[in-house]
Amino acid sequence: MEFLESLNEAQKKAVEHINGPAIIIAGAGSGKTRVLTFKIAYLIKNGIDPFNILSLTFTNKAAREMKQRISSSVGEQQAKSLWMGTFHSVFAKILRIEHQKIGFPSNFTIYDTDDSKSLIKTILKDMNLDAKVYKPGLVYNRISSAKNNLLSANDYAKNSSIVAEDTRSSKPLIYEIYKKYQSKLLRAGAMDFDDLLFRTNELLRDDPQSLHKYQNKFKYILVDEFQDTNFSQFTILKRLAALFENITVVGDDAQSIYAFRGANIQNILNFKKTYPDAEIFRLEQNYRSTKNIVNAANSVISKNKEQLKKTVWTQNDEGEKIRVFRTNSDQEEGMAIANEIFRLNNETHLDFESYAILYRTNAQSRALEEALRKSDIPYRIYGGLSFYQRKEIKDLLGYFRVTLNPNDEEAIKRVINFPVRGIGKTTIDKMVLAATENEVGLWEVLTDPVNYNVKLNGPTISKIKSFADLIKSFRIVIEKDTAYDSGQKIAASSGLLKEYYSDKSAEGLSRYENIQELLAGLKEFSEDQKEQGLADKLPDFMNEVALLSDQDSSDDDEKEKVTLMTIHAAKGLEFPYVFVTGLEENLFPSQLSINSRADLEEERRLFYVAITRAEKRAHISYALTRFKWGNLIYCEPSRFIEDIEEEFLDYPYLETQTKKFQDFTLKPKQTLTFPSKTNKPYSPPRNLKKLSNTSPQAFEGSPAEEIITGVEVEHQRFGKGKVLQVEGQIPNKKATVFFQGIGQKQLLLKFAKLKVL
DNA sequence: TAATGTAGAGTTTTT
DNA sequence: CTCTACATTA
Repeated sequence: MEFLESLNEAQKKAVEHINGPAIIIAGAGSGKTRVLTFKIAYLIKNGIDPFNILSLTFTNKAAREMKQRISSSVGEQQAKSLWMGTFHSVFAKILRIEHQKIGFPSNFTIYDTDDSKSLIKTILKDMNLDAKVYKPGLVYNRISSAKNNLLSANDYAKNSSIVAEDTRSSKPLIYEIYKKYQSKLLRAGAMDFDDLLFRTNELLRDDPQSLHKYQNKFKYILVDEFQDTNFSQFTILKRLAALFENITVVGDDAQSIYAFRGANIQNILNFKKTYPDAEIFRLEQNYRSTKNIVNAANSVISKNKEQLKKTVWTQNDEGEKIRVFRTNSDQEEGMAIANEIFRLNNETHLDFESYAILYRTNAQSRALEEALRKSDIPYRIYGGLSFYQRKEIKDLLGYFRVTLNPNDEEAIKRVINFPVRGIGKTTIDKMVLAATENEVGLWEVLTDPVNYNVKLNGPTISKIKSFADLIKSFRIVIEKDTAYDSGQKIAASSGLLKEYYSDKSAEGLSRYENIQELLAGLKEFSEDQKEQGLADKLPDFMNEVALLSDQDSSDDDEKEKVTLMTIHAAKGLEFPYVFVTGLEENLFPSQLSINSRADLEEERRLFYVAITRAEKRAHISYALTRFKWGNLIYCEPSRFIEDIEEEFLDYPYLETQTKKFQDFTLKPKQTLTFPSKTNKPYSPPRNLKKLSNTSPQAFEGSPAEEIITGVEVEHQRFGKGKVLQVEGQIPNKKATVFFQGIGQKQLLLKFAKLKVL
């Protein structure tokens, strides 16, 4: 087939394998995603019904991109019936279909981590346990890891090593919390993320009918990022693939960096043991990076014991050596990088999006940001609080959740008194207690507090009643209206819109905008569904939204900016120039990892991932001192620097290059130093727009009065455009604007910032 | 019930 | 240092 011509031999062989188990070990930058998409296209072109193909990825984004590519190769019609998604989204879908078999409503709520922790707190209170001993986060992790290993609460209580561990840390009651947690979830009609996989396992284990149904449906299974799967996920795969064994997994053991959340590197290391007939394909040619980068990365990873045999190589240029920067402090580290980016930028004229600054912990971003700001280099930080974790978003989704599933206790607690309705903490506590004692859901008590002997005064009872009536009225709304209309109505009638609209602080403003953004997303959803002839009701939206994350939203307005992110967040990405920062003992590798060989190997893989993000040149830096929680601490260079063979390193600012680490107290002058803040070491860039990126006020819109028909305007996301039409009065003035290359947009001027040019 | 003050904790993160 | 969560006060 001619479409395979663009592949190399190894890639081609991997694509052409059809039947039986296979493992594709894909080195960094070896065209893994390409192989996977080609392979699916190849299967389809060989007459395999896309309806019988299941493809699992780690993010929704990856799934969407892959589906798009396949659809352009085999046609949209064919691609449509493919099942492609994350483990969680695919199996949530199946659980909704089979909900009766597992005793859940089809509209079950998916609790996120915050919901789960809050539920655990409630349980702790119930059991009179000290939240300082039984830290909710820790308890959650214990339960989560049990579930990832398919241990039920009873299994947990019976497992001697777990019991021993909990006894040792004097938290013997975790199994009891686990038990209560599960029964509360069941009563709330909710599952946490791990339950989606756990219950799928139960379904496939206990219901032969479902097992056969899905075994026969998914005759071909493909899994991306297999090195990051956990036991629970692999067990699902084994069950589904048991009949045909047409399972292809793709991954790179050297890039397994999620053990801390349950990923089991043994899944990939021992794949051959599970499937002795598995064919092994190795993708070893790197198309991304220079020889120096590839070889330096190889020298790092070779220090790990546990790994699959492979040799990553490249035909690319030799390139430059990895530059090592040593600075006196974390601030100077930032300055050194900002300086280097500025210098490089003058030299190469590349966009700022060609640069990435990576770090081990989010806390490091501050000093780096500061330096970039001082140098007028635009940047964008990834990570931090995600869109769906924002309070205002959770508030609105909370109303949606209660409307769909009145048993969703966490959602009720979130919205019952926000906006304030005079239903206070004590009242809620009383009702929660009554619900627990009577073994009913909170909603039951809420709708009939007197019947459950909750002692409340008259006004409070009527306040509660009007809240319940509000929710009931929403139920009628979502029956009749489209997802978007329902969302609008709920946002308005709940009082949320008004609440955030009347908050004129910068924070309140951005909250209001976020709510509008969610509603805009809802509108987009409604339109898409209509276009595809699919159901367009609020529940359909909610089924998708619980498993979405920020990374799923495309941010096309973020070009021209340097990227700052954790190394974890950078996995799968590539940049021409990469700066890996904070190469210091106890930071990278992290302090918590240095006592265990396995943890240390994971940190080393993380370092490997960091270096292999670079296409043209990688930089690593370390500081001799660093502020940690307000205290100055002295740092030692990371052992990982020594893991790179000397021949691949360059110390542009050190006089002595033969010896790596002198005692820094002896030769402080060899480190990079920078003039004081007032005295910049270079003239500021002239043609750079002054962008202070992260601040919400960065883009100033013109007052609504100035937006009139015919004027040229600029929008932060859509760029330049012309106002075609204006309707309505301030504050509800609406403009129709034509943006070059984008098309017409209708914008409400109270949220869309338009600048008159 | 709402607002204000204080103690304590603070890898990595998608679902 | 900085944010969050809880407790105390008005």
